[in-house]
Amino acid sequence: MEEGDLFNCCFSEINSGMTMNKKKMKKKSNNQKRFSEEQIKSLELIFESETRLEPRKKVQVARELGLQPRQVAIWFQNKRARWKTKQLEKEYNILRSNYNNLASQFEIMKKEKQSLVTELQRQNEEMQKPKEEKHHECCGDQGVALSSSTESHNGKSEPEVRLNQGIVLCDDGDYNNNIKTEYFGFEEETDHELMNIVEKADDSCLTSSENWGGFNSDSLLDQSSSNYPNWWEFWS
DNA sequence: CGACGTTTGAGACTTACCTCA
DNA sequence: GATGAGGTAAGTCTCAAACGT
Repeated sequence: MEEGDLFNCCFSEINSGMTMNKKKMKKKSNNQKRFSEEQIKSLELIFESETRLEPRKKVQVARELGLQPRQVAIWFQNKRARWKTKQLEKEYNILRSNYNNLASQFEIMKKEKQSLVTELQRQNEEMQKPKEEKHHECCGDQGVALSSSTESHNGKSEPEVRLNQGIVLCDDGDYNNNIKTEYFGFEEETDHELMNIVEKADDSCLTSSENWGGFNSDSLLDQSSSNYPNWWEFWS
């Protein structure tokens, strides 16, 4: 019989003595509390294939390792509990790295979106220019030099508006459209449609970083405003 | 290098709950 | 349906070993 076995015999006797004072029992068991390497190795091996033991198997394992069935049962209980904790830790780490990846992707997309919005606004302003010019034509705004009616190229008398930029607009719908078509490559209706799109986009969440995606991303990702440097630390 | 305090890992226990005969 | 035995998960206690000072 090996040293460990000898211990286990004594230990088992001590443990099985339910009437024995708890403190006394623990004090006696201090001599060699831990299972031998061999015993642990065998238990680990069994645990790998089955995390629960049938009562019969438990008795068999206990006999083979020179332990009490109760010791084997407790070992498996503890093993399951601690294994579960480790698994949770692993899952938590996976989730955390996934979250980090998503957060960085989100930041990239946010920047991309911002540059797109800026570009959209720039384009929008470009679009507004001809409109403003049209407005000047109607209202005789400052900076617009009005000349008297002139003979047009087709001989008709037309009101002529000479802009500071040197672009000449006439109060002739067709002519106006022609100019627009010439300068911008689309007709009034197309123009209107595009402006609608731009205006809609301007009103929508696209221009508001707070509303983008229907939720306030900043509140989720702006960790500086939180009491916890990282949200997951809430659980730690 | 030994003494001492702290941390960690593991065996055992307690309690509450569930299943089954 | 009530009951007791047996099992489990979760939480806790305890202590040896490892580690840092």
